[in-house]
Order: sequence, then structure tokens, then C-alpha cells
Amino acid sequence: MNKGEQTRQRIIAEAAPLFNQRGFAGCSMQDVMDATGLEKGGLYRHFSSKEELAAEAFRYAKASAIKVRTENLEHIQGAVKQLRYVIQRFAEGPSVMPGGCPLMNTAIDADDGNPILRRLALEAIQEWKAKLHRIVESGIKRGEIRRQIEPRRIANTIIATLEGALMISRLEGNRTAMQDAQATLEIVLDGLALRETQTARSR
Amino acid sequence: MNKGEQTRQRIIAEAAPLFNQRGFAGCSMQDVMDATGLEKGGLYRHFSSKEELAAEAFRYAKASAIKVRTENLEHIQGAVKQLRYVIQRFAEGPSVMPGGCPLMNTAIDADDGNPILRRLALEAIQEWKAKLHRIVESGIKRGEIRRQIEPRRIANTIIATLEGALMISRLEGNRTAMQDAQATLEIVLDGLALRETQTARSR
DNA sequence: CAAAAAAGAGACCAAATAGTCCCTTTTAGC
DNA sequence: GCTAAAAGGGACTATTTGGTCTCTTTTTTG
Repeated sequence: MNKGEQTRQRIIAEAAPLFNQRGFAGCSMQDVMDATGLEKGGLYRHFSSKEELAAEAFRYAKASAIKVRTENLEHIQGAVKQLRYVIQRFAEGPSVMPGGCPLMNTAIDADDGNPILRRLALEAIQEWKAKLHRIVESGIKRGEIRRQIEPRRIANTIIATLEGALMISRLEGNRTAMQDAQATLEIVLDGLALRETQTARSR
Repeated sequence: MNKGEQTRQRIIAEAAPLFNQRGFAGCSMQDVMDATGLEKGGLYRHFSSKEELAAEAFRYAKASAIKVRTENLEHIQGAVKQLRYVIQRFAEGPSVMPGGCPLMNTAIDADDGNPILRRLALEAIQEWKAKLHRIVESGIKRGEIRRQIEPRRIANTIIATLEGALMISRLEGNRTAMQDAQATLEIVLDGLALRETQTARSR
């Protein structure tokens, strides 16, 4: 990797938390200059506009989020256990980067504004949803999860609850809301499996 | 109400959806001038700063949100039914104002920034939580809800899930996520009540 | 090591920003 | 209807904004 590409990557990595914390309108190129120690010319050599830099920063943040949240997921056996792991990871694991979840932040920041960022946020949420969807689906196929369960509903519920709880927790400055969300989601997951009691009853 | 106060209220009402859609940094005083048809002098006669206007706009938005979401709540009998009503109202009812939920928007917008708006968002969320908390508590007292249930957990779960689902729904441009969240919350509520089966079993 | 190419500094620009201030117009009280 | 007070218009300021361009410095390549 040559010097230019190195610098470009460094700018993205250093701009990402800024955009995540302050939003697109709330983060100026001057802020990025201060954070990177570069001058105007140094930045605009690598990005044609603030919008392009913000888009790259979001892609970087999204990759970080996915990595943090699905690390070691493949080593977990069983669909319900995988879902539990994802929830635990989100609730207890390290934060993706300063400023909270970039998916939610960008979704809220751009849902009425910048169409490029809006689209990126949408794609990211859908990717995240698809991943959970697949886990539930495979659980159904393997006979671990009841056939009546709708994977889409579970995926939407998990993401909504976790993201909403993160918002509350960050605002309140403690983990209570996050833990409460986790506890409820655990109970919801309990309802997915074919339980002995139910199986026994239906026999 | 004299002319000045009338104008002040009109400015607040017209600025609120702008701040809600664009965020504090993303909404300029020029935007407010355009929306209200007033000039600089007209605005700054009533508000000492953009921050003060934004704070008033948030208070207005919060009042709208509470009104829309708890209208007729007092006519509903039973704690669980009240919770169901709140959820249904949020999921199916009219939106508070353009731009989505002002509580969530401001929470995300200000959680790393403006401390005044941050505090207002925090207070609003806690007020909202307290209201749900009280409903659950009264349900427990009346013997309608199991004593083991933690009201705080239920309040956090409902708000987190609804707000998170709204974020997804707005991003996707349809109501699916909202409906899925509603469906799951209904099931969670089913688990609060003392059910005949359970009562029967424990006898 | 020399020449070409890439990277970066920083002056510069036009537009937009929040906010001030004075002067005119409108409202309200008598 | 007159007068004092309130409301609003809009020019003005200082600063910041995103973005351009040229010139120097550094890196790469033969």
C-alpha cells in the first residue's frame, strides 16, 4: 500500500468516529483537519467532497460494527444459541466506536436528509437483518425452532430492541436499559424453541 | 394572547418539525426564516439564540408526542390493556410530526453534543418510562400482573422496541418492522398476566 | 540518482452561518 | 385617535463553511 492509500485509510478511520458522534451536518471538514493533522489540500486530494468522505467513513464504521458483533459467531452451535450470542455481544461487548451504533446514528441522521448516506444506512440495516433472518431460518430447517415462527419478525424485533435500548442506555449513561432489553429478548428466544412441555402436550 | 406571544408560538410550532427532520446542526436560522416568513429581527426578538429556539421546539415536540401517544389512555380498563393500547397507538396511530419521534431524534442528535438538548431528551425519555412503569406497577398491585415482573424492565423494553422499530420502518419506508415489533410486544405482554394455565398448574 | 509522479500545504474564494442593531411599522392602552 | 410600547424588517458584522488551485515537498520508479 503506497503512501496515498495509507493516508486515505487513516483519514477514513479518524473521520468515522467524528461523523458518528456529530452527524453529517455537525462535523465540519475543519474537524477532520484537526483530527488528522492534515490541511485542506491533503484531504481533498483523497476525497472529492465531504459527502464522499462521510460515505467512506460510514462504510468503515459499518464494517467495524459487523466485525465486532459477529466475531466468533461461527463457532457457536445451534440457532438459538447464536441469536443469544449476538444479543449478548451487542449488550455486553465492546462498543463499535465512540458515539454509539453508526447504523442507528446514520439512519436517524439521514432518514430525512442526505440520500447517499440514507441508502448506505438502509443497506447496512438490511444486511444485519438478513444475517439474523438466516440464523432463524436454519434453526427452523434443523427442527430446533418452531415452524410457525417468522424469521423476519424475530430479526426486526432483535434489532429494534437492541438499538432502541442502546439509545436509552447512552442517554442515561448506564447499562440498565441494555440489560433489560437483553433479559426480555432472552425470554422471547425461549419462546422460539420446541419445548419438551409443548412437545409432550401435543403428542 | 397578544401578538408577540402568538408569533412566538407560531415560530415554535413551525420550527419543531424542521429541527426534528434535520437535527440541530442541520437546521439553520435561515430555514426557520423561510418556514415562518419572518426576518432575522422577527426571530431574535422572541429567542435569544438558536439553541433556545431549538429547546422550545423540542418541548413543543415532546408535548405533541405525549399527547398523541396517551390520548384516551385513561378510558382503558386494566394495566395490560393500557400497555397494549400504548403500543398500538405508537404502531398504528398518527405520527407525532414529520421526521419521526422527536425523543429518539434528539437523543441521537444530542447524546454527544448539545448538553441542553441532551438533558431535555433524557427528561422526556424518563417521563415516558415513568408513565409505563406506573401502569405496570398498578397492574401488579391490582393482582393483574405477576409480582415477579419488574416494571422498569417492561418500560425499557417497550420503549426500546418501539423506538428501534420506528427507526427501521422509517428507513425502509414501510410499516413491517413496526408491525413485527408490535406482534412481539403483544406476546411479551401475554407473559405478564397471571394465566389460568399457570395458576392451575401451581395449585 | 535523476526525473516523473504523487502527496500535501496553505492561500484564496464565494456562500452561508449565528447573531446585532437601528429604524420603521404595527399593536395596544388610554 | 393619540401616544407609548411592542413587533418586525433588513442591513450589517465577524466567523465558518465546503471547495479550488497553485506551488512546494515527498515519494516512487526507471
